[in-house]
Amino acid sequence: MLTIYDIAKITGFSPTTVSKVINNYPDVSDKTRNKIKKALVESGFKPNAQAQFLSTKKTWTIGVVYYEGVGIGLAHPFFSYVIQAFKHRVEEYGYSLLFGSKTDRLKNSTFLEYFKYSRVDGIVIISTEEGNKETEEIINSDFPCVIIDIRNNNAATVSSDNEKGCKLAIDYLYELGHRKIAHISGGFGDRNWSSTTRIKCYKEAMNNLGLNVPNGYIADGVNFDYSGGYSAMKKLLKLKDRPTAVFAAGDKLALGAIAAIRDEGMNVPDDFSVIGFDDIELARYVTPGLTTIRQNSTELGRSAADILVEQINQKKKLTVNNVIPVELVKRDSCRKIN
Amino acid sequence: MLTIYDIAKITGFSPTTVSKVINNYPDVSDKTRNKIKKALVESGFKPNAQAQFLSTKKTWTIGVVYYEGVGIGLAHPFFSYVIQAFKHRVEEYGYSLLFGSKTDRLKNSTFLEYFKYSRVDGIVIISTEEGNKETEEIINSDFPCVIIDIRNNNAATVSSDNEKGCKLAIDYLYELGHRKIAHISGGFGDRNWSSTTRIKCYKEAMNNLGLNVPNGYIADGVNFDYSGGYSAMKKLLKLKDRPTAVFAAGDKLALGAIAAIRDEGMNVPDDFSVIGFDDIELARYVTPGLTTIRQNSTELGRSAADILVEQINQKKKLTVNNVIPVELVKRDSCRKIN
DNA sequence: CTGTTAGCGCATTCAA
DNA sequence: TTGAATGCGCTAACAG
Repeated sequence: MLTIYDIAKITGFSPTTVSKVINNYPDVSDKTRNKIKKALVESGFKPNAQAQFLSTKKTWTIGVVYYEGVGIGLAHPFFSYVIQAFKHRVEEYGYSLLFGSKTDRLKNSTFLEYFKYSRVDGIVIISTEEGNKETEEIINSDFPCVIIDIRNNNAATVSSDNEKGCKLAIDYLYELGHRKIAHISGGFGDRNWSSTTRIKCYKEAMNNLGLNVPNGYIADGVNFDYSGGYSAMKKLLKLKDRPTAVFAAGDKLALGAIAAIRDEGMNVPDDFSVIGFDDIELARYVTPGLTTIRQNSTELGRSAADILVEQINQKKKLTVNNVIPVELVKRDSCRKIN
Repeated sequence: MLTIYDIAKITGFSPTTVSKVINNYPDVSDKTRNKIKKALVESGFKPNAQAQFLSTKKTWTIGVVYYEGVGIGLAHPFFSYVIQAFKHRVEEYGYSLLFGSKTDRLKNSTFLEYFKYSRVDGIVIISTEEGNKETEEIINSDFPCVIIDIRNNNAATVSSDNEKGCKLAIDYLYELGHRKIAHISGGFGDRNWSSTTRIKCYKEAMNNLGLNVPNGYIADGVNFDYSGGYSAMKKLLKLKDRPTAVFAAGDKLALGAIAAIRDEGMNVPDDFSVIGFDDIELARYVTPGLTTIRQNSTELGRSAADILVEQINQKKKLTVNNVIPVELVKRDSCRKIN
């Protein structure tokens, strides 16, 4: 591979001048600049990013943290859209994405260690448990960072307006005449912020309408997953005072719940109304079309990117909690009763 | 951040010796080794990856190429699983994933240029069009690379046994009594290998059974997408000699097709049998459960990782075309007729 | 406007 | 068994 020394030799100028041309310094004559630029293009020269970093301390790289253990992986039907939007936005700023790894080679047990090694300019965390040690470690480090899908007083975060979303869902079911409304939660015990928040807001929304939440009306959907929704719904179906409607904390949960209802020989929306959360791509392609609360994945990603880059540029960590609006998307999985 | 010079000062040894300890060189006394190791751990020292590279020429980084323009993005419900498996496998070897970017900052118009800049050790390409210029450029470069979901005589590739998959699908429908079997293709004109291969194998399988393929029986599903399947099915429904079964080149296509059938007031599998390809996660959670040809995403990813790392280690490009078995998964979207 | 010099942090000779 | 010297490719301070 060519170096700036090679270009210097070819053009007869010094490596410094070549470097200046590459980095658009003003103090180079047009004549020289053009000559060097020409050589640069003709030779297909690419600067060496690692060597650049050694001088500039900037890798133009953002580290990405997924906690796959809790089902939030690359393949997540909702967060993958968020990270895609995030990627596009940071690319506009000139950054690329590096995925955090724990490898034997580095004997690194945490993401932070990996990012220290690879010297990323900033870190984005996709959905974390509250109080997660790795997350705390990153928040307390010098790395600029942003966390998606949680709120935290000591960090920059971006999350959906869960409060509003839950209220929209419950109020809508109420409008349709439902009074017995159950909730399938995202699970993870009390560690998952989205899950606990939606449970809390579900209760509040019920309360505001004067509805009570009988025992067993909050069913644990485990990993925000199809199978979690499936088994949670099975439990709800065993209740002697069955609900007429179910508000699921995620679309996968809702789809799992619908599968469970179907397996019991019943039908949505005739026997149960089901409403989800997220609006994943296929929500509109299933039968029945899934009524849900749409989270704006694009805006979540973009906003996270903006906050992160702002911190990098300002060289200081910010503590803002951006909240992104949600909306109710009516399809066919809920119906009017009575 | 600490450097090996700092560790040298702390322990009283030279930077060289510290480096030797870090890299497990044998010619260091146990006493010295232990002292330095202790200091390393206590100080939380992490070597600087960029500086390391400058000496070793190895970044321990794999570049990832997605062609988002053709709908194969981070958020793809099938390939995201493949890349996840790939990631896990390369991590076992000590590598991390860097996503290829085209940024204004680098004025780079191709992925190859970006990877030259960032000096990745190898490149993985997720599903490419045949003859794609960027792909060709990478194949012809010095970078070890592997391409998923295509076959090519000049490169290392990993793909599913599409031939077998199509045959399984058509034979199964035949067994169920279907004779009028249509195909919804993946689209992309003639540039997408999976799409064209499945069209070809669909025809062959039909031929082998003595079935003919009437005009209009191959409908273009555009981007392997829900909406493509939806509109393709709409066209099939307008045929005067309607098929009784549809073999879709992808699960998203199949789900889109089912939605179209439903929108016309009809039903799967009563009015049409539909079989997909991929076995994406939710295939089993939709109504009806989608019968499909399962591609082994884990094995695709693992195999790709293995071939790529082998090329890196051997320092030479290989040209192998690994083919991963597929299987028929029977659910409820197909039924016996007559 | 151009070039000389030094240094970023590490691994690798090669002496000692 | 240890360490001094050198180079990887680049940018930045400074001098001319």
